[in-house]
Amino acid sequence: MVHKYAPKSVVRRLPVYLRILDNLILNDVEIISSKELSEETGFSAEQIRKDLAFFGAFGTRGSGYNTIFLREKILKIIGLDEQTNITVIGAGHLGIALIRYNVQKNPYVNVVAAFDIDASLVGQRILDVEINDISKLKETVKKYDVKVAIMTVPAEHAQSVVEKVIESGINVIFNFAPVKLRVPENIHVHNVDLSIELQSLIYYATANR
Amino acid sequence: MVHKYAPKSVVRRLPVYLRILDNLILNDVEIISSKELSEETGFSAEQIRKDLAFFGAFGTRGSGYNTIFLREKILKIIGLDEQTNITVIGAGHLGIALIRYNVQKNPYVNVVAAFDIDASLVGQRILDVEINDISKLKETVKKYDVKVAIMTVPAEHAQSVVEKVIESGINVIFNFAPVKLRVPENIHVHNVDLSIELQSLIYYATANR
DNA sequence: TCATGTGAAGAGCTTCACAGCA
DNA sequence: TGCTGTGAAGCTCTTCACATGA
Repeated sequence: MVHKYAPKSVVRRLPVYLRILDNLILNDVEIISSKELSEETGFSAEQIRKDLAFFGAFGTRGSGYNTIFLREKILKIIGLDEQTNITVIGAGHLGIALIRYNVQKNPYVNVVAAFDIDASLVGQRILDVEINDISKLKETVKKYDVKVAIMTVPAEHAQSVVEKVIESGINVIFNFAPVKLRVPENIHVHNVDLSIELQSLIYYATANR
Repeated sequence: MVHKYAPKSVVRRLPVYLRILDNLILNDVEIISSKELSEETGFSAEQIRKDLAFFGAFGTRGSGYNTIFLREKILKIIGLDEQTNITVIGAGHLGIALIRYNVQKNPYVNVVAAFDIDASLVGQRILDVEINDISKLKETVKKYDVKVAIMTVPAEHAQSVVEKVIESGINVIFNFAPVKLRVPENIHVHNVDLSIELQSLIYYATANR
């Protein structure tokens, strides 16, 4: 287990290629050039070639990339070649939205359960995903080998929840709570703070610059 | 109207400083050093000083930054010194979550209305925010001088919706639909694609590297 | 003395330009 | 010929190291 990751910027773009390849394959397209991928993604063709070349020579000079072959390669690289079990912690509107979206539209993950502390939610189901009490988290993580936790809990509970998540054995966390989580170095936290992103956008809405 | 923006990376961090300053001021803290801000944010102290120094010399050597003064400066820089009117297009679970969060927790924006094409939603209210038919968009944008649209519509409708949004006069868009929107150069689109982000995270969950 | 403000160095990522190969 | 793969150059952002000034 050597920790040499690909550049973050590359990793972020891989699933974009994947989505396009899925569509192309659905439409029986067998070959795609970096130029065409560029048009679909908005990334430059050189960048796409560099991204893919980082992992190996997947294309054919003069023609392009075989869609099915490239898709398989990207799936392997990301680790999506087998379904990944995930869980959603916090079953508010955002949590529900994420459960629904991932169950219905994201074929690569499997939402095994949701968790909340609100007793009135416990026992309810969102599209077959049961909401459990947070005390059951560790048990579920062990049972299903859950790899990723999506946290959509209020800011004031986020630190105590993340500690439970780590204690359960999960080490990749997708956090929507608007706080800086304090976690050990080996835990990978990806923060999305929607109101921060909205506020920074407003910078570009102001006229006088 | 000169288009010379601050570095994107800096703009993204400004609202983070703002949130911490809001908290400090609430607790009657008057002075904060870049070192302390570093501990709160996880950004390096040098980076914080560089970020702030880009816009001027806001600190006092030997002591730090005055919280109230710095907050005012950042508000002015981002353009949050006056409330910004925004709208949410697509009133599914994600749209509702964003309306609720921004109404209740984001003091800097004002959600003037939501829009959807689903007739069964039109007329309903989420915390006083009325859901209207999308045909009323332009009228609302003009009436309230709406600056930002949050789009949480299904992928297949996103391109036609964004065209209506632009037509209405909005030029800053926060897009959650998982597609590349084709827009004129002067339109600022910020994409957040939650399933792409989740998929790229799984790269870091895979053990063998 | 202590923390800011800032040139210079460094790291990371993107674009350029073209060699290499089907 | 046409598109991939890739060193080199360029750009952006971060970190370093220290001069500056309350």
